[in-house]
Amino acid sequence: MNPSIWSKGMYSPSNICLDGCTAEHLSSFQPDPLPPDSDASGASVTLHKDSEKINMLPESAYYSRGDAGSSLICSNQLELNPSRDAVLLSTKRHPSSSCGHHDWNLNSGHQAKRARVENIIKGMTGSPGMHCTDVTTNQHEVSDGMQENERTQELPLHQERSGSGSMRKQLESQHEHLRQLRTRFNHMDGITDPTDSSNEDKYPHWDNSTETSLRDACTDSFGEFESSSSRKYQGWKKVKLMSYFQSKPERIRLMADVLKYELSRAVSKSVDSIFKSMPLLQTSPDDEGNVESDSSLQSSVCKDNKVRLLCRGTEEVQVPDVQTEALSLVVQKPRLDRADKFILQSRSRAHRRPKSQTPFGYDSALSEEEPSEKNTARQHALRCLQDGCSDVDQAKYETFDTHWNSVKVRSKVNSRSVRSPQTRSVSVDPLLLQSLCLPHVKIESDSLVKNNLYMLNEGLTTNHLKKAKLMFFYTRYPSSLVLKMCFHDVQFTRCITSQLIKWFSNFREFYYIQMEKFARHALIEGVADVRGLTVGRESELFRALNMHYNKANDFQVPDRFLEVVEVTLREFYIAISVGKDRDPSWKKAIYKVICKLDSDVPAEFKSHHSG
DNA sequence: ACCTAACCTG
DNA sequence: CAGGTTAGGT
Repeated sequence: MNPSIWSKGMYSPSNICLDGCTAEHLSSFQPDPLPPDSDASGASVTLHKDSEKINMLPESAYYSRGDAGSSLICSNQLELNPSRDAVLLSTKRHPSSSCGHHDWNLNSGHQAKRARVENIIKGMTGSPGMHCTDVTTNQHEVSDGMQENERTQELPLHQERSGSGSMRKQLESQHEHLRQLRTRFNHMDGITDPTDSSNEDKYPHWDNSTETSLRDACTDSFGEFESSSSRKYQGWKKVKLMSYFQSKPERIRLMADVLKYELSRAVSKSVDSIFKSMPLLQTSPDDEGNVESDSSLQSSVCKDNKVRLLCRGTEEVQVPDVQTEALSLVVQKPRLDRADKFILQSRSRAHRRPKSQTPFGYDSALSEEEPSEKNTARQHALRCLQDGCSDVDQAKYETFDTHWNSVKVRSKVNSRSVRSPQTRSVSVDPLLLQSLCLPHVKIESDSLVKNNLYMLNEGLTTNHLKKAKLMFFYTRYPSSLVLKMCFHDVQFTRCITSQLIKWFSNFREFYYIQMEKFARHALIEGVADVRGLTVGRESELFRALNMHYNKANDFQVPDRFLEVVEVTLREFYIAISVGKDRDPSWKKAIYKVICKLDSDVPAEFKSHHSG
């Protein structure tokens, strides 16, 4: 063959397809260029585009979802409307709307207060089933008629159950906080937007600052938010939102910042108090009375998808001076990590056994440690970062360098046999686990089991993998009998068998991909005759294969393999040249040919020699 | 139903 | 290389 054909750099993956795909094809898929936007500054442009986008959406997109957004609206409106707006609500609310809580006795101030706080929580958590506006207005009717000192005595439903005095204090301070919030917004929002008046007749007044806050907090979930309300209300809200933002961006921003800050604190405290009143939801004892308790609680709250809207929105707040508070709602890593770390440490220690303990006699015979791995120290460092090795472990690294070379595995190939007597960090019977043959990926929720299975589920090591790769030089389609003979040192379970079969399947996959690639290149390079296609040890094709199956290059590849490769390459070349590759299953015929070219695996692979 | 190979994806 | 999926064979 012409060696230049296989020289590096001549081929690139999928170039055939790309050759047929001209620049015209590609350009036809490019999006239309954006029109030159001379007015590219400021929020007005953004808002304009947003409004366009919103208006372009089909109406079904708005209203097909559930009620999460509406309850959110309720709660915010409920809590944050200045009393001025509440007065409007009390006189001009929708007469026909209804909310699912018919049996609330609104004449009872106490129950109304309870409902109010409960509604806050429900609104924050976006719980479905809250159909909205009227409840909020009714509650405003009641609550805004109260004196401020009465507000401080409010007790939510969950708090009443617990009957704790400290919680009562918490809640009192919380409501005091909210009261201050109202006061501040009354002060800031002294000017009424003229666009409001036209809509107030028809719809309950939606406080601008509330809407601002919602917009910032819910941008990510805007579609959800949008889809939740009634049509008319929705249309009104959109118009109002847009006009407001276009008119007073600076003030909006300022108010939004303050509102985000206050809202974060209020929500944080509210959720905190609720969760503290429910013992089952409390985190571990070391969190109690701790500064972390807030974040832990928020974490558990945010994990609940009911409040994802809230959590996400808070994450996106980008106001430096209030970031500290906003972060209290950011999802934190679950404490599961700690358990993982512990187990991984155990696993690391378990690996460090004397080299003489290497479980399989094969190891020392066919697999010297790969000399190409000069950067094992760095890899180890990286691994330790992941697995949680201690500094002492790092210091001892050199001692175990050799061993690490044999056990460090990129994925889930196990470093030890399940029958190894050195198993120390095992809290579950390895044989039991093996007999269960559980796919470890299926039980990721249990980190303990998962990590143990990582160690134990299969008795195949990297050295077995190396051996299998070398076997591939002889047999591409090994029978299960051959596999059992060659891997007699592992206990053959269904898992082991499948694993080995999968290995060879992957080997074949790589093999045939290379064949197709080089065959296509030969065609491109104008190789006119299959007789021009030969494969020698210097050819790029062989190098690629050898690099894959015999990376250490410490194994003399049999000539027979070169012949098989050559046959395979020619098969691909012919098939492609006559256009068989248009058939989806055109490779099957080739597979059929190649599977007959398997050789016997040498006895060295089958015997249990130890060197 | 079970196994296996091929294919696709990460 | 592993996981998942699909198709085909028994």
